[in-house]
Amino acid sequence: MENDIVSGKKVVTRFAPSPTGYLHSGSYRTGLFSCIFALQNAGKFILRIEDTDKERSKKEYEENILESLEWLGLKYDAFYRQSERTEVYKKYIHRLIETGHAYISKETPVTDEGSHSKKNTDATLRAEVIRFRNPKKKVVFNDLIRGNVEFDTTELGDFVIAKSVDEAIFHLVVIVDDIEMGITHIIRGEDHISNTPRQILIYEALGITPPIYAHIPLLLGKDRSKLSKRKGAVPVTEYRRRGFLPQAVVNYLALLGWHPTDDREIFSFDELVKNFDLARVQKGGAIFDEEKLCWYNRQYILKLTDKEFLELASPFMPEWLSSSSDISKRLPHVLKEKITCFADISNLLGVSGELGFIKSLPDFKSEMLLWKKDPNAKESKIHLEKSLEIIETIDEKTFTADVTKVALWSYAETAGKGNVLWPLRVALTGQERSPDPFVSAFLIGREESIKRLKNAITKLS
RNA sequence: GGCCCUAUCGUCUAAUGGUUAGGACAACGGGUUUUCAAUCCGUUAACCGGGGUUCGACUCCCCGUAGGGCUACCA
Repeated sequence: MENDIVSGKKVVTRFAPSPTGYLHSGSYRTGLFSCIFALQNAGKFILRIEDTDKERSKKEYEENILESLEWLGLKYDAFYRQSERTEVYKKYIHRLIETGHAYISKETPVTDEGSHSKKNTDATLRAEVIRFRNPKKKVVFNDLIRGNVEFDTTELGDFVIAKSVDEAIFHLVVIVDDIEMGITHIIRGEDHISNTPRQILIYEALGITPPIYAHIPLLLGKDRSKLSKRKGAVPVTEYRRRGFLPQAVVNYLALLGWHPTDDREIFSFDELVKNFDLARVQKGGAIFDEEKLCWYNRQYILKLTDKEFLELASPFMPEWLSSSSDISKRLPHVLKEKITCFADISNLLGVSGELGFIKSLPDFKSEMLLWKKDPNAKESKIHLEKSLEIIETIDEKTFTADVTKVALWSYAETAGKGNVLWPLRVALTGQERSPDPFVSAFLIGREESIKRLKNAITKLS
């Protein structure tokens, strides 16, 4: 790679997904590495939609790819769609036929060992195709991540490169595009490693030096098999829907398979561009671990200011914004520590959620008001009455969690924190799990707090 | 089956011939706390096996084993 940079040849990388399914993390990460590499070398990054398979390609999937890249901040310098480039491929098909490197074949390919007997009988029934005349030799290429990889292409036989003189397939179109687009570094998934020798063969037939290859290890599912669209890998956009932060997803994925020289784990996109090193990319596949993704997301959520948080969270709590904007301003602080992703908010604020008490007080039994199931209901009642008395002295305008805490604290300390604060919590929230009573009171407001306290006192009478 | 790739805690990984094999997630325990969470501190946990090479191997070589990928007129 250094030679190219030294010789002044501009680095050009590409991401070439096929729109045959939603974009998943594994594909995205390959694109991410590709893009970062281009950025590091002041090069160009190209997005190429490989939609030559008309049967399986769908517009919906292409749109999903575009949405994913935009959400996760991958910017490309050029965009191509293979379905719009058939004329270019035709030129190459003809060129290969004219130079004797490819031929029109109606028959089964000539293989040294007639190993594919079943397929052969099928093939004879099919229409004519274009086959590459395989020189059957050893091919060696130097992979940036794996070093020298050697293949014997003999057993590949005369493989198909086009369905007809008009319709090229994968092995050819990839090469044609990579040549035409001036790709210098092909950074792609390891699943393509065994496609590489036959592609190199075509480069040689064309008299063109192949680009530099870097085969990224695969992202694996829990069962250790490759993440694939067919097996229902989670689309990247699903994480958007669930309210993950793009920077968390990017950060996590970049560190799956790559690691800096030190123990640092948090990287922004720009910092990745500064620190990433293709040569340090892992050789083995990595299991996608959603728990660690969640941890990353929490790290980034905790960094958000209340304002930023509210902005990002608002799509997940629309009804709270329209009704009382006051409450929505009080919520961020509480929500931030409780959620992993924004989608958790609706559960938290829902009727049976931890913050469900804000909208309406759940029905609860009077025994719940007693701290540590203390049978002495009288005391709890006295504490509640005293708490009510104190809260009533606080002015509406200064009714915040801090002020309430200060007002109640000394009493709580002398009477026993549990004795005072537990009944207060339950009275205000009707729940055993909730934010602390001061925050809870703040969330529902002075008036409602007083109302609920009175209600609880009646319950104990 | 054939070809190719890979191999350190459960997971992601550090280590490039000499370390008490380090970090993070998870798990577990504890501090803090009125509950839960958050946070802080700590604990458990790994070099796939066998041969070499070497004064010395997680590190280099070979052989196994295991996992994965490819094996289409898909990409």
